[in-house]
Amino acid sequence: MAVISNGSVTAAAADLGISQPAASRLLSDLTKGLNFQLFDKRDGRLVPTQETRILQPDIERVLELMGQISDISKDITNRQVGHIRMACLPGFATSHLPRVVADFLKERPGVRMTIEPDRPERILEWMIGEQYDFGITDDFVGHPAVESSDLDIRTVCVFPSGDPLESLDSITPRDLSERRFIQPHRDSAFHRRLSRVFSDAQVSWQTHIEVRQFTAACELVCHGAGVAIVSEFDARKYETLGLSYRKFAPALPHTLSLVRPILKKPSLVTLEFMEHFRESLSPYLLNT
Amino acid sequence: MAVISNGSVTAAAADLGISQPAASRLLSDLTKGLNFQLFDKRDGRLVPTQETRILQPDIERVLELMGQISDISKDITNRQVGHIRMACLPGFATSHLPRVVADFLKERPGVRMTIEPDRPERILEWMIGEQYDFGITDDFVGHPAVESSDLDIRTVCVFPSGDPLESLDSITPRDLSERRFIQPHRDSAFHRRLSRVFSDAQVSWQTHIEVRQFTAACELVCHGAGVAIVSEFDARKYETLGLSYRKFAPALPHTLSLVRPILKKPSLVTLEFMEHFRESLSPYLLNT
DNA sequence: CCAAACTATAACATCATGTTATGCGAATAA
DNA sequence: TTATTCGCATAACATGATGTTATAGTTTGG
Repeated sequence: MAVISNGSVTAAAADLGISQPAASRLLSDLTKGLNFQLFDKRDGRLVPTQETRILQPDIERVLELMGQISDISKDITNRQVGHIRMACLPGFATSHLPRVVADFLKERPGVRMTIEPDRPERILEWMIGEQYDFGITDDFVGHPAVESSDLDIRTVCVFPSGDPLESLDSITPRDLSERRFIQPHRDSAFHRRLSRVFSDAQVSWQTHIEVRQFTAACELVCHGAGVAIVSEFDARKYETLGLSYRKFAPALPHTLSLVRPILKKPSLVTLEFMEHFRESLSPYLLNT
Repeated sequence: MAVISNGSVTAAAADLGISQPAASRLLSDLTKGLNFQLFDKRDGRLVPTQETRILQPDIERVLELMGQISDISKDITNRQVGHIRMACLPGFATSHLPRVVADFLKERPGVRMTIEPDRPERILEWMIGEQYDFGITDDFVGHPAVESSDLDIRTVCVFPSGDPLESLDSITPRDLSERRFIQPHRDSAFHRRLSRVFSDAQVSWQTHIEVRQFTAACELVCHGAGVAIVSEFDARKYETLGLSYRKFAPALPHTLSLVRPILKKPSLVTLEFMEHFRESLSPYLLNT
């Protein structure tokens, strides 16, 4: 093809970055293997035979495809292609994740992503079954087939704007003793931790409403149903919607777990996205 | 691809007909060049990574196309593909050639053929201009850019069936002295040769009708317009249509020329077809 | 006829790719 | 647990493909 497009062996050799004799012999070797002439000599130059012209379009296609393959593999090393299948808690799918994902995909036109929100137990199953590349869950207790890394998210106390609590710098269980309290779900680890904190402070909390999600809690607080302890980034989202928040003391983490199947090797993009996601949460991490 | 489809390096090596270490190192060399893993080890076996799966369809396509190329080049050496552009006298295009071509193409599904019938001068132009691969013409006088080989076709005397001439074994000019004679065109070499024969025999021939083509002459003879000297294979075609023919003495050749551009290298199929065509005429050749 | 351009060949260097021999780790059976 | 088997990786080496430089033969154009 180089000889055809460059018009001579000498030019082809230059184009290919090899010496003229090298090109010359490559050509003669190829001809030997084919049992028919590839070029005719004509006025000292080489012109493709009819046979060669028959093969030409197919060969061009192969070269083009090989170029494509080379491009794709470059994209792979640049983490520009791939498919990430992730599972997450329903809260994430609607609040924090979309921005992170959009941000990540903006620079990576070839990367596809599947996001499946569900309950933690289901997420765990998916990890064990290797149906997903990674997941975001909480209350993760460990499993031999799952690799996990925890993130301690800062939590704050949220209350309606204008509430007297606003005058405080940080809020303690004692400050909430008379308040209607919107609690996390009783099965959750966060519930247990919170109740421990209250009992340590010898403050009894009124069982009032139990919700699974921080966003639901925020909504309820918005509507004056009481106060709640939620993750800081949920709280921040509701700041413009009539909520205020203050630091809660003692600092109480809400522990998220980034999980992935331990045996399944993560793709390069997946690793990169996990790192990207972790960083997106760094402003909200509890610095122990 | 061999590793993927065979499930293991060992099996792939066997499939490729190389040793296992060779396959093993081919794989590691390829990986080195790509900067990302192609396979993961899993229970001692190799499973393709997500990255590899992305490349897989393109690679399959390349391999398939390369197989095609190999097939085509095999077809080329077997003279199974190609394009023959030929020019011929109008008489051939309708009478002898179709069968020869059909016969030739029957065994060669990939070969295409273009047949262009025209006058000899035009055919000559096409040869010089290298627009056709070869041509069949007559009255060819030679040209530096054209290579030619002559074929002397046997000619016979045709007359309507039942004519007294049928009793003769061979016909001489003298036998035709009183006959209306359908002559070849006065510009043709055959005309000159024929008139020479008649004058040598001191037989004057009546100028009656002049035609360019043997088939036209045969048609005229059919309709009782006279007798004619035509090529044997034209005569034979009219045997069932009311004509008889006998040897003409002295044996007079009708000289056809197979011509082709001298500089343009003929394709393998073209050479083969020319040979095929020559053979198709061998039963009609004048054995000097 | 000479100079320039192009191709082919020779002689040699180097690297990719093949070989055999062997070791290592994981799965399997005793 | 231990021995065995299986699959892969590595070492050491052979060889052919592919590169190099040097050089000679052809053809073209002035």
